[in-house]
Amino acid sequence: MNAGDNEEPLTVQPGSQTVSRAMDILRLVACGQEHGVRLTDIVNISGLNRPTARRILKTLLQEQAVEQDPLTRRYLIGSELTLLGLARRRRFPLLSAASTCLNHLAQSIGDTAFLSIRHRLDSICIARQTGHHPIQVLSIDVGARRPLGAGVSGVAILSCLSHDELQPIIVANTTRLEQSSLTPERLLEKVQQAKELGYAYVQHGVMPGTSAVAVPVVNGQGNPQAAITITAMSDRLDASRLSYVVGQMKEQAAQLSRHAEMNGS
Amino acid sequence: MNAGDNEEPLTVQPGSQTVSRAMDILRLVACGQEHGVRLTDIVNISGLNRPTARRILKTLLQEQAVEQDPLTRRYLIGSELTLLGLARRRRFPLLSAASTCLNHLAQSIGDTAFLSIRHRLDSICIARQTGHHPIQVLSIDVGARRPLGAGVSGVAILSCLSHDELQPIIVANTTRLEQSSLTPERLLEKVQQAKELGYAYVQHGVMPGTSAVAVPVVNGQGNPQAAITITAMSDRLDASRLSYVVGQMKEQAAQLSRHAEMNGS
DNA sequence: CCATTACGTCCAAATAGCGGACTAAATATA
DNA sequence: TATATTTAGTCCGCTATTTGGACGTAATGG
Repeated sequence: MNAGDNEEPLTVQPGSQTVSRAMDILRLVACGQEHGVRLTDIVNISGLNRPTARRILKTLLQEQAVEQDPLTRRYLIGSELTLLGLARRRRFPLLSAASTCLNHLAQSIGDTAFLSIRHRLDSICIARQTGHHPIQVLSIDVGARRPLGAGVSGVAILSCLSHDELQPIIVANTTRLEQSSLTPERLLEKVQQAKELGYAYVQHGVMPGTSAVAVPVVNGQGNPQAAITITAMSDRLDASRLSYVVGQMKEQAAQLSRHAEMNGS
Repeated sequence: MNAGDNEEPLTVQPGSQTVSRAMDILRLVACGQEHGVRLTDIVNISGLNRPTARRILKTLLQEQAVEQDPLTRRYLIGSELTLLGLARRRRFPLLSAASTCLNHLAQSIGDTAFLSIRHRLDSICIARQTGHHPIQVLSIDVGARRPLGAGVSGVAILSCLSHDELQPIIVANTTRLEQSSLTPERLLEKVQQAKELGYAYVQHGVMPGTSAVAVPVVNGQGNPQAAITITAMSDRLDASRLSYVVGQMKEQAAQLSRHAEMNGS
């Protein structure tokens, strides 16, 4: 079979390999957000080899599912996917409830509040609300997709999982986490810490001088569905203020949890 | 970079057949909107045979690119596509300009204004603005995708194309147009009429007792990019009021055309 | 300027996908 | 309710499609 590829679960009728690979590629391209992703990165992370990745990308280009920046040759999510996504009636059930919560938080705390949902191996920001403080830390955009654990939201989500649930996720993401200079060991430490505290916190966030804190949103069964995150200038998330902020966040997360119960998944 | 030029099926190195087929299927599923699409319809319209379509759908289900209503077994666009679509930084350039225009129209006319863009063989509604009149006709949702010509917006868009450009589009859409009980001949008549009038009009719209009218939005080269549509109860779009409404619409369409020139495509 | 890395393509080999034919389930009709 | 018809889903041998090592070219950077 495949020498360098460990795709052991050869179920009898696995569907279409190529489509599956194309979706893998699309997810990686989506992680590139506005910067785009290089072919080499896709090859390295996906484990596909270049001609295969390239051939699939070529078709996705034809279909406008991805675009290619003619200058940098980087691949970006294309218009077709945005349009296909619009066709979905049932937006995210959490979202309507969440906007109220985010508003409340942004208002009471004054900084920027985010909602990120767990989607397979990623955490994806689906809503953002700025507060009244004159300096707002907008570290990520709506739509931003990162491997679970690469940001506080992901750590918060992971902190609700048992070790057995955690393991396969981290293994599957190992290559991608390297991009954020994260090893499985360091991530496990972070998750462990978040488990103990009940929230995930980084003093030095994505931008210098900023901090971030996230709390998980769980459903009735205790499965993490999402995370609420606050980003702010570090002096606004120091020891003295953190407990207040986290308290507010947990309150809203509990609100959302009640809504999450309605939703099956 | 001629968009509407000849893409003849080269068998030499066409990329990935399966991915292309998967995208075809996704587009069809997207047309199903909230109702979903049956496997049979996908088979009939796409020309794929059932095992092939089914196998691809199965993979798309695994990837959450589509969902299946367990009751009706119909296929719907899944959460993954919505999330992938969010990752696109550059939303539609027309959209920001358009919302101003739609607001203006909804205000001055009092009925619902839509913006639909042309995307390959489809017209897709990407914005909607309701007016102040107490009865609003919300015949289609944002995200609604129909073959060009199945609605007034599509007819308006087609009316800006030459016969040579028109022909292949209508041929490619023939099977799908049948679903709207439209033959190529009848569509050509409609387009011809719209060409003469400068707008597309249906006295009997999607819902009984409603009418709709659409004007095209063209770019600098005269290529149609989109259409502005107004839907209203029929008595509010009768002969006496129509010319006023169309006048207003054309004014806004011209505004948008200026913005469209900025955009390459 | 040359070394290094990344992009894109070719083509023989073979694997993943294709589709005719079938069964089961659901729906329409009698 | 019983029967016919339509639809969903699966099996499996054949081959068309995909695969991936190797190569040539363009971009980057030192």
